[in-house]
Amino acid sequence: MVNIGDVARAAGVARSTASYALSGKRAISDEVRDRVHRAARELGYTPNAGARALATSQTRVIGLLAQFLPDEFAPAMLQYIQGVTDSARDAGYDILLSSDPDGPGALGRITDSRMVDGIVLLNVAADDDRLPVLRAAPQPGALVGLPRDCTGVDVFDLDFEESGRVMVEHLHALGHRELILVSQPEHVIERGGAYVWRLQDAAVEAAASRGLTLHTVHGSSEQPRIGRELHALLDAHPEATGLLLNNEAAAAALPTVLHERHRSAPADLSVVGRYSDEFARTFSLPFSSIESAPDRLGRMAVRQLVRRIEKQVSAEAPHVVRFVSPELVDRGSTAPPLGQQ
Amino acid sequence: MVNIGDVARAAGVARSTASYALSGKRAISDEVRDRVHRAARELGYTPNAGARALATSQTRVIGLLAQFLPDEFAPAMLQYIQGVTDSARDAGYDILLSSDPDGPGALGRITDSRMVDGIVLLNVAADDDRLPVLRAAPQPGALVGLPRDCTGVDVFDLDFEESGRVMVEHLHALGHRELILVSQPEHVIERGGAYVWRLQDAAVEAAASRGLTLHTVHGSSEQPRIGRELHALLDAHPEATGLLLNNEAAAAALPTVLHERHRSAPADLSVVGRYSDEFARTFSLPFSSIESAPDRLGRMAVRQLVRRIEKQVSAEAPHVVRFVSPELVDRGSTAPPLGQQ
DNA sequence: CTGAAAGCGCTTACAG
DNA sequence: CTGAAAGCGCTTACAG
Repeated sequence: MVNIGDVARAAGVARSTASYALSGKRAISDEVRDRVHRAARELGYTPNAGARALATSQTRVIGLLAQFLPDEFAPAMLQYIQGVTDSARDAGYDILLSSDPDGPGALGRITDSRMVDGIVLLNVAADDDRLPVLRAAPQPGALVGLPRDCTGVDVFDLDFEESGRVMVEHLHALGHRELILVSQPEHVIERGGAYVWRLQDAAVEAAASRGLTLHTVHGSSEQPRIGRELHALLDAHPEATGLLLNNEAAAAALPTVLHERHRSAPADLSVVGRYSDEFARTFSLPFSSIESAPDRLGRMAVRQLVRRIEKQVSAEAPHVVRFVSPELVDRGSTAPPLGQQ
Repeated sequence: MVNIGDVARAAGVARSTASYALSGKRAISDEVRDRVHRAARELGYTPNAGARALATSQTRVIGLLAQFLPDEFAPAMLQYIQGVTDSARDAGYDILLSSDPDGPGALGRITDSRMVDGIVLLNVAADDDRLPVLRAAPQPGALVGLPRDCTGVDVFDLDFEESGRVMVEHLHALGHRELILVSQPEHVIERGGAYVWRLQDAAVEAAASRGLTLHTVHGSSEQPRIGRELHALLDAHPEATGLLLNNEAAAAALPTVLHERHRSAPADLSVVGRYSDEFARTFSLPFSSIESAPDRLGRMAVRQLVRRIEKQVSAEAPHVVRFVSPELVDRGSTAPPLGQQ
C-alpha cells in the first residue's frame, strides 16, 4: 500500500512537506502543493488511520452504544441509529457500533483502547450502568435519554412530561372526560426507563387538575399479546372516549384491534400516540401523535459531541440537558366525543 | 493514559517482555507472567488500538456497509445488521457501520485507510457498484445477497429460486389452481435487486409446469399505498385462492386489508409470505412464510469473513457461494381452497 | 517556504 | 527465559 513516503518521493519533497501540503497546516508554495496533490492522486494515497490516530490522538470515529433489548420495539430503535450515523458522516466521522449486552464492558474496552473520539449512548436508563464508565473515560459523551444524574455528559431527550400534558390537554379541549393511557411494560420501568413514568405522571397530574378520569395501564411490548390486552382494556372502560399510547407495539396493534371491534378513530374513539412520523408511515398508523423525533435527537447528540471533540466548546463549558418540545402531528384521529359534535 | 511502558516498569521487566507476557506469544516464566498481569490489572492497562493496528496491520474491526434505501422496508434491514453485529462481537471483532449513500466512496475510504480487516456488504445489487472497489481492496469481503459476478468474494443468500418453487408447490399440493404473487416494486429490480425476479421467475416456471394460473405483480413498498394496491388486486382476481408475498410491506398491510374485506386466511384465501420469524412477530403476522433468515445469513457471512481474515482458510481457497434453503414456517394460513375441504 | 528528526504505543525479529 | 532495538506510518515542533 502506498504511504506518505511514496508520495513525497514522487513529488520530490520531504515527508513532512508532503504531510503539510496535504493537510494545509502551514504555508506551502503553490507549485509544491500541486506536485504533492498530483502525486497523491496518481498513486491513490489514503493516510493510514491507525498511524494517524497514533500521531494525533484523534480517530475521527464516534462510538455508538446501542442495546437491542428483547422488550424494546426494534423498529423504533433503528431510527435513532440512523440519525446518529447520518449526522456523524456529515460531520466527517465514522461510527463504531456496539450492541454488546455487556454495555459497561464494551464501553470501557472501546474508550480505553482509544478507538473513538467520543461516545453516544442510546437507550439510557435512569441509573445507567454505563454512565460511571463513560464519566471515567477521557472522551466526551452524549446521551439520547435522560438519566437521573446528568453530570459530565450532554443529554438530549424528548420532553416526556410536556408530552403527557399535551396529550391530555388536547383531548380535554375537545371535550373528552374519560381517558386511558397505555404505557410501556412495567419491566421497562424497572430497568430504568424513566420516560415511561415521566410521561405518565405528568398526564395523571394534568388530568387531575382538569377533573378528568384517566385510567393508566402498562401494556406489553409483544404482538399479539398487546392486541388482546387492548381488547380487554376497551372492554373494561366502555365509557372512555380517548386513548393515549406511550407504547409503540400498542400503536402498531391498534388498527387491527379497532377493526375487530368494528370501531374507528375518531368516530368511536379519539387516539393520540407518541412515536415518530417515520414509524407512523412504516406501520401505516392513522393516529395523531407526539413526534418523538429520533433522527433529530440523534443529530443533536452528535453535533454537541463533535463540538466537544473538536474543542469548539471548552472542556469546562457546562454540560447541557436539552429537551425537544413535543409536537402534535395531526393525522385526524381525534374529534369531540360522540354526542358532542 | 497508561501504556505498556508503565506496565513494564511496574513489573520490573522490559517492554518486550511485558508485551509477550500479555500476548502469550512466547514462553515466559510463571513468576514474570504473573507480575506483568498483576501490574496491567492494577494500572488498568488497555492496549492502544491505533498503535497495535500500526504494528500488526490488524484492527479487529469489520466494516459493515449498509444502505438505508427509501424503497426498502427499514425494519427488515435492522435484522441483518443485528446478525452481523452480534456474531462479530462473538468472534472478537468490532463493527464500523457505514450508511453513506455514496457506497463506493465510503468503502474505498474505509479499506484504503486500513480501518478494517474485512468488509460485509449488505443489500447487494446484481451489478453492485461497490464490488469493483471491494475486489481492489486488500481486505477480504463477504456479501449478503447475490451479485451477477461473485469472483473474489464470499456470497451468502437465501435460495430465492427454491423459495418461489416451494411457495407454488405448497399451494398446488393443497389443491389451489389460481395464485397471485406480489413482488417488490419495479424500481427495486431496476436498482439491481435480483432476488425479486429470481423468486418470481422460479414461481412462474413452477406454476406453468403444473398448469397453474399465476398472476404476478409488483407492489409498492410504502404504506398506505400497498394496502390500496392489494385491494385492487384482490378485486381484479376474484377467482384466485392463493396469495404469495415477496414484499414485506405487503405482508405488513395484508391483515388490515383482509379485515376491511371481511375475509380471513385460510378460510377465504391461502397466504404464504417470505420474511423472517422475527419480522412476523414484530408485525404480528399470522401468515405462513418462507423464513428469510437474516440473522443466520449475517452470521454465516461474518464467520467466513473471519476465517479469511485469520487465514484459517488460504487466500487462494476458492470463494464460496452459499444458499440457505427456504424453510416454510407454518402459521396456519394455508388450507385447501373453498369447496375442496 | 522546506527539511531532518523525534515521537505516538505497540509488536516482533534479533541477540544473548 | 529475557532484553535492546527496529519499525509500522503518520504529525509536528525545531531549525534553517
